[in-house]
Amino acid sequence: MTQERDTTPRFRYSATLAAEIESRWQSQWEALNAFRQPNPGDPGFDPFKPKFYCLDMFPYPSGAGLHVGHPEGYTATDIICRYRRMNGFNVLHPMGWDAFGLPAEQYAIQTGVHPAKTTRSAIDNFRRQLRRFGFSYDWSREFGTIDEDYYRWTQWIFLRLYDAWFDEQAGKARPIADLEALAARGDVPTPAPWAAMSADQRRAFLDDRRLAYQSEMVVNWCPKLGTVLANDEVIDGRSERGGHPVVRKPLKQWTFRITAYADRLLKQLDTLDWPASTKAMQAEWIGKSEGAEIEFPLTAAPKPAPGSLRVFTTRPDTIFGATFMVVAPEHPLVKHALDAGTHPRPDLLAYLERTRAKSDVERQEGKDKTGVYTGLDVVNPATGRCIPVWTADYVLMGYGTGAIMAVPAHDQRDFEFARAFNLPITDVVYPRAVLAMRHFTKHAYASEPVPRWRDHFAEFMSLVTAAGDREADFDKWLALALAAPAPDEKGRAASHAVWLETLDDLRVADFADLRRRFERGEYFATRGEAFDGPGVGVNSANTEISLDGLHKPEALAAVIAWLERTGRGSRKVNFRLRDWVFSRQRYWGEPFPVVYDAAGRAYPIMDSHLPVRLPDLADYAPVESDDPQPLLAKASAWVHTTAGEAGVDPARLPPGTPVRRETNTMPGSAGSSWYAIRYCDAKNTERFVGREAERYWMGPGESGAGGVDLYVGGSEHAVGHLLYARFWQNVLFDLGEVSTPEPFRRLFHQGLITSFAYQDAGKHLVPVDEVEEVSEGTFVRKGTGAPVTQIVAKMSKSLKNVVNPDDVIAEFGADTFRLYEMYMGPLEASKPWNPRDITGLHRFLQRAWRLVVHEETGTLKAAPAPDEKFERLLHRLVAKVAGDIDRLAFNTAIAAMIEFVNAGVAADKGAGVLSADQARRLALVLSPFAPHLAEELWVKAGGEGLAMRQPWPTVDQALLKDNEVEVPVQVGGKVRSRVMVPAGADVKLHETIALADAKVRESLAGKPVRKVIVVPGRMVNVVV
RNA sequence: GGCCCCGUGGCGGAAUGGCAGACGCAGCGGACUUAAAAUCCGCAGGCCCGCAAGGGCCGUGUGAGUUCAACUCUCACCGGGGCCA
Repeated sequence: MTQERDTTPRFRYSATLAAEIESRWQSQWEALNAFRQPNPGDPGFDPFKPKFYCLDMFPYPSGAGLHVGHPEGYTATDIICRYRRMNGFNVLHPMGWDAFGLPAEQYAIQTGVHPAKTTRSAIDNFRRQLRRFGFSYDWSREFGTIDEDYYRWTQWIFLRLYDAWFDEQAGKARPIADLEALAARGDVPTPAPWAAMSADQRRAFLDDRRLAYQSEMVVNWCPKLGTVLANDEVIDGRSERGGHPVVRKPLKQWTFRITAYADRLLKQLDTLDWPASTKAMQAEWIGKSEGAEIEFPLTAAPKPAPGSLRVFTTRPDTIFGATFMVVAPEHPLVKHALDAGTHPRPDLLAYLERTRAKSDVERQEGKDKTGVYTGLDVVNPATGRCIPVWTADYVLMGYGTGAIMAVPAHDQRDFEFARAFNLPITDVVYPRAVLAMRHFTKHAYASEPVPRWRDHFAEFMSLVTAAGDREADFDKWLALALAAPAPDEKGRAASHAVWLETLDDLRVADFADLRRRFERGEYFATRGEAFDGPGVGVNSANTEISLDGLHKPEALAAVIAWLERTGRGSRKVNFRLRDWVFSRQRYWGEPFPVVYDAAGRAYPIMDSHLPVRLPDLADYAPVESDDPQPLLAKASAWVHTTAGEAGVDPARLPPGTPVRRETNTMPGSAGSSWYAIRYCDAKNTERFVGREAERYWMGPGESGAGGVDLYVGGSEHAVGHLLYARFWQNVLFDLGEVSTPEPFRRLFHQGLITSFAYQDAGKHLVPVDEVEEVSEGTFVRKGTGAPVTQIVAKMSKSLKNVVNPDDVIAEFGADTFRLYEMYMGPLEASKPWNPRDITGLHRFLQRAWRLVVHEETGTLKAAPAPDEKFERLLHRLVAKVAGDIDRLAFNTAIAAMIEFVNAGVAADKGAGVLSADQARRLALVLSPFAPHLAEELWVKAGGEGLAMRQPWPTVDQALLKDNEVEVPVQVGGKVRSRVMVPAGADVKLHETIALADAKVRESLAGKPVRKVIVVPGRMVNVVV
């Protein structure tokens, strides 16, 4: 380093020079407001350009600063945006901060520093780092979710949801006032005539239908930590941190009726240009299932309980096989059973106690089936039999009705439960092969079976399974099988043997045993496994209905028709999606714009009094308590106020009325659910977004549909954020506040940047700084010399394999960093960070620089006239890079640039090979990728203005083609020669030239040519 | 267990069904240097034949299939990852 000055040319592109160039251009861009994108109506706005809204998922500004994963997606979108600007688009490319969140609050608890202070300094650091990359964000639109100007509107949107209900008939949200009017007119059913209802009854009616409503939800409350924990923070009934006991307690929480939108959120997925895997995940999460709700009458209903047990099932066609019922431990019927029991039920009580400590996840995972008989029975309406009601924790209250009809023969979990508690298992559906077996046992022998029954059986099964789909032919095959000679004389021995093995697997003792299994409907019980596939109904008939012989679709239709006809049940669509619990018992989130009167009635704050600001706290330590208490409850002066002070509409409550503020806060997903909308008009003080700006930026883009044109971020948000944001957007669309129902038209997930890590022989991870490479691909632990293996893992502090972008930029410059991340591989792939590779991209920029600039003088090195060969190469490069950017293939675009520059450098005798004009166009091609270097080259080559503002170079199609192309010639599928063919030659000419080639003739060695396949310009294949 | 994605040199990766391994890293050889670093030029999938020029065979996780032609399409299996159970 110290002698560098002596030997290195003064103007070599080094980290030092890159730093100088980069900071100079960053200042220029800032001074010229180069990234500013005016809105419609603003001075400088060009209404004749098409729009392109390109959004990055905004980051949570952590104290640790930017991670190398962040700039991956950000560089990709920056390239696209810069490229689009050069192609004449108005480009909206904003950045901001997802700034409410737990880490700042945790830090506040430990240190007493206000989370706002911590967060602001983290934001400043993030902004500094992002600017250092040269990303072309329109910083005039920047905001954080913690900004009063922003969360004021987050609260406003909450109030819109509070003020709305979902009209099933119209399939959309409407103002709650409409519902009130309908109810008053008697146009919607109400529990009593509206006029006869009290104010509180009316309020309850409306509150129950709002999109934002209060519900009692069971939470994991840790009294010692004074906080509510997420399911994954609870392990074996204790807190993950500290191991304190956790109890499950009901807590009143604000909840969004996202379930009302389940069907729309599912259907509209079809209209989105999203990765198929993400759509699949959302569809699965929404979990639409069609089936029926069925009432099972209780034989003796304990008094306050209803007279029947309602279940939801997707397989009503198996109702004849329902041999018992299972209800969730939280099901109201369990309580009734306890109250009504004549005997004390310590077993039941103990079971409920044990279940309470378990999370839903643990309950579902439980390998051993547990459960208790409730003492109650119901009648199966199909069979008329009395069947017992059990309670077991594998049934969850949150799904369906919290109760199931157990069909052990056709559901594996029910099967295992039946096995564990010795409950009956009855077959009601057979697939074709089993149906054939049953046919054999019924019809093979009139009296006694013959000794050769096993061979007959195997022969019959072979014939049936080899034949088509018709059960009607069973008799024919049976006759054939019984008449068949000994099977070893025939050619069917293989499949015959399989069926003999099947009999052994089933442990069938003799023919009578097999027949008995089918007579009793115990085939699956004895096979040891449930069958949940489609098949044909059996053992499913009563005096009113028969499903026997029906295939699944017909059986479903028939049984539902029967249930509806007899009033025993009805068709029902069920969703797995749950309503969205929106309350958090934290400090660092948006306060709810809601207060309560002494009776606990909720009142919204008027829009004019927003935002409701967070109070300061003396300290942020949670309070130990057995009662779930949000942290905000500590601010008692803030909590206790008056209706007038808080901003409740005086028409609803007199201003002097004492009220209590809501002490829960909103979750992190509140702010991120609508930030894409706010960027359109981030500084609007009148409205959450200006209508014209919203219509322009969120309006139809290239795809013809509305929404963000390209949204890039990690796939970890596949269901959470991406589903919530869609829900808010749909509601706002229904209420006429925005112009499009979907926020993100096209979505792309960048891959994870991983890092190499090392494992010792015992598979324990070894920190990176304790490993050295002794020879190529061989790694050992420093000091001990013990061999370790290289693996790929997530970057983490504990592995000491985290890379700080600041360090990389200091060593190579931002342009090199950008190129490296884009060159690592396909954007969507997860790929390991390999510091060794960075130098390759730095060397590329060095060569690009040297191709245009004298390293000794720093002045332009240009050929006096353009070289025709390089003109062609340049046109090809421009076309290739444009195509690759369009398909987000930045790695191959960069490879093409490297090839061009390598060719140029190789041809350079020191005086330059590109003309000034060619050098300028090279700078423009580079500019989306390495914008700082590109600006510098542009100016050196005599360009005026900013490179980033120039139009993308045009491509002359004629220059993309050569006069002659080399075409490989295959003989028998193997490449034997290459021939030169004039461009645009036809098939015949290809063939003639190929067959005339000496090497081809030699390979043919006189063999006759059967056929010649020609792909013009690509390939000739001579078939022999 | 179900569904989805991925397996290509020592490494990251490239290849509308049409020349597998572009491009980069590491490696090897050379230039420059007192020397090294940096930089530059060249070689480079494996095996075999040949002093060489050159040539042959094998090769995209494994096995089958479709095709004149398969990294690419189909099926089965093995291995890795993700989501849901």
